[in-house]
Amino acid sequence: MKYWLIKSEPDVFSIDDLKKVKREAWDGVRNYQARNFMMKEMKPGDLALFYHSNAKPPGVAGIAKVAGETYPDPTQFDKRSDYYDSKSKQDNPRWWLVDFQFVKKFKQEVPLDALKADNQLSEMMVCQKGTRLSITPVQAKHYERVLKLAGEKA
DNA sequence: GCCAACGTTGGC
DNA sequence: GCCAACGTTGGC
Repeated sequence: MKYWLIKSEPDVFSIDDLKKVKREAWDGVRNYQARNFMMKEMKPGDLALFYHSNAKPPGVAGIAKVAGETYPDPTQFDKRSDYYDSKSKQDNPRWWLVDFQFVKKFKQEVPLDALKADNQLSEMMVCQKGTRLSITPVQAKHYERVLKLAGEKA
């Protein structure tokens, strides 16, 4: 089993929204690296830290779980969607996604500051300067450390 | 295939 | 609102 960190802007879709809807298609990812993680490496049951970007403060807000297999992102074929991609073919879709399922919301969010300040997490990708990738792999030891900082049991 | 211009992300 | 980082696009 692998661990991940997924970013979302809470103004658009927050951990509370995920809690409400229980399960959500992670659509709109238009970055090849992030797509490749979903397409080739994520497996149902993998756990992800749910990170609030562009928030005050930004930080990890809870946990989500990969809820199913990879499938083509339907928004790429929807002309009215912001994520429409005219170059993607029905018989050879360019963009793929997975669904995420709500697992838990931290009682106490772990702000980016705290991640950066923790010497055990200095190698975590989200702590590195200039990491804009919306989906990143997370090492098990880092995942467990973040849970600990949140005051949660692993 | 190079690279300048441009767009987006996301912390601050 | 600013701007650094960096991915993408398109002219050549």
